[in-house]
Amino acid sequence: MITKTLTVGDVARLANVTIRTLHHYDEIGLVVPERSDSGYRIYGVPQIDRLQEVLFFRELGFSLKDITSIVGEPTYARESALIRQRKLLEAKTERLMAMLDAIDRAIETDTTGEIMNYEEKLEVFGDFDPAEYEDEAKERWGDSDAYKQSVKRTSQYTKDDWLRNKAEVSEIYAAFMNLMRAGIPPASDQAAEVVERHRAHISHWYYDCSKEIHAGLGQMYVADPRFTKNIDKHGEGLAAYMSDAIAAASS
Amino acid sequence: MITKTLTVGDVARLANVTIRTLHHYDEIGLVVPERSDSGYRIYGVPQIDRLQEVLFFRELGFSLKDITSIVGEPTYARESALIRQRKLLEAKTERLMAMLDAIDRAIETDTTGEIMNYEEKLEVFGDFDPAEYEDEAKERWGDSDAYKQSVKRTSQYTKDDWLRNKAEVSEIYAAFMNLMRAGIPPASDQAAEVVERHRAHISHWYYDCSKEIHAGLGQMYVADPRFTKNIDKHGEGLAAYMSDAIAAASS
DNA sequence: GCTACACCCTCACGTTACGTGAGCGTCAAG
DNA sequence: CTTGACGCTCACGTAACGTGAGGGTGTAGC
Repeated sequence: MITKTLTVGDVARLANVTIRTLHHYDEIGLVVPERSDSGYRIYGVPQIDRLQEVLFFRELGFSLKDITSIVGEPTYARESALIRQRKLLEAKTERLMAMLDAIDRAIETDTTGEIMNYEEKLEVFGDFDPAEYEDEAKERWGDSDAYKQSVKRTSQYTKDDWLRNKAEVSEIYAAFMNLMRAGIPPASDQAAEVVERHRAHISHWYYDCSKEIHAGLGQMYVADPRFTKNIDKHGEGLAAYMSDAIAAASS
Repeated sequence: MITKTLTVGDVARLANVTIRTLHHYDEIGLVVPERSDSGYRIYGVPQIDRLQEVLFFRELGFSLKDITSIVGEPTYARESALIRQRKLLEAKTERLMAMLDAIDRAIETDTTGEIMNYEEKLEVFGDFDPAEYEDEAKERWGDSDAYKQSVKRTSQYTKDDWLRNKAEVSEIYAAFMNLMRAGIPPASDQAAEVVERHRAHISHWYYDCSKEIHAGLGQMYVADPRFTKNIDKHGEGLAAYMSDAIAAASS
């Protein structure tokens, strides 16, 4: 019986890691290969399997220490680890998005020559804004008219503008919340009025928002967790209520 | 003239950092305070200002080394740094999202008792799938019917199912690409036929997808960069074409 | 058999942004 | 003058390797 044996270099190329990494995993006992007479590391099938599992969990962001206690464990133990890790990653993602948001604002103020101080930055920080994904969007649909318009307008706003903008949004959200708490259905005249204010707001600050585009936005409010989350910060269920109201108003 | 002077502890509490952090910034010359006769660190207004700026950039994920060369620089130099940093963060965010995706799959296979090996995981990995944001979505709109349906169905799929699913999607995307490359307009009968196949696919694998819901999805394909990106992986401009085709078919 | 040359080995220090004591001085209150 | 809170300076530890230094091993070609 011939067993496939590989040397460090082979494994490194196969698994797309450096030799040092394999040395390290050997050192900490994570993936310990056999040795040849001359002391060369020899990787057999079991070691390769183990390495692949290790790399899989590493890819998911687990620490090597955690991986040590995970690999070889039964399914149920791994599952809870996965779930914990997911929460962690979710938090990281959110943090990164907030950072992106903050950077956009910083860039914006730099270009408009305004200077926000630390508190002013915090003031606007953490709030939702379509400008959040500007650069990302620019690469993908940078030639859409609505998008161009939005960039052109937003690029000229001063800090005061943004604060006014924010105040307006807060007011609209508050209006929706009031209706919702009062038990007034989304498909009512009162809701329709706020819907219209919302659409006007977008048209004023970002781009011409037709009823059709508005309807599309409304769908995204519940379909895209990013939107849902940001809106629901202002009140539980707000995104769903707004979505319904916008849908009702446009039909 | 009385100048406000603060000691390390004061500053640490104010800025919400540890004393060690301030020591460190002093050591590397990032924020160097004055000293009292007895050697105590004394922070004046200029140092506090500088510290705030440092912390701001730290919040944005810059390394201390980079911050060293950024603080105190004129606006234009900072802007390019901000833009570079933004790209970096964007990449990180994408990576995290891919990790979330992979974790979801791993959890899924663990719970359904299937075991995917490394290659099988990679095989499905990196492809777009509505299940991507399941947990996230669960918290937000876990009681939507379409969502419940989707979870119920997807939770029972085996690895083979996912691969078939993936093959089907690839085929549909390829069909759209062919039409697009052939210069056939999105608002044509041929495109409409593929649109219908797409809708049927979603209805079959995830949830009952009405024409209305499908129209909403189509809008998201260009409105949400995450969707756009994932779809455009299969071909530049595919998302936009699909979006147009779906819009044309539903009007 | 000898020489390249590619490949392997083991130290062991460097990296980032601090955390965490150890051992010891300083200051204001009682 | 003690006491406790606070400050100081080393200096090693952390995570996951990167990066040489200095020195064996294996084999292909002459």
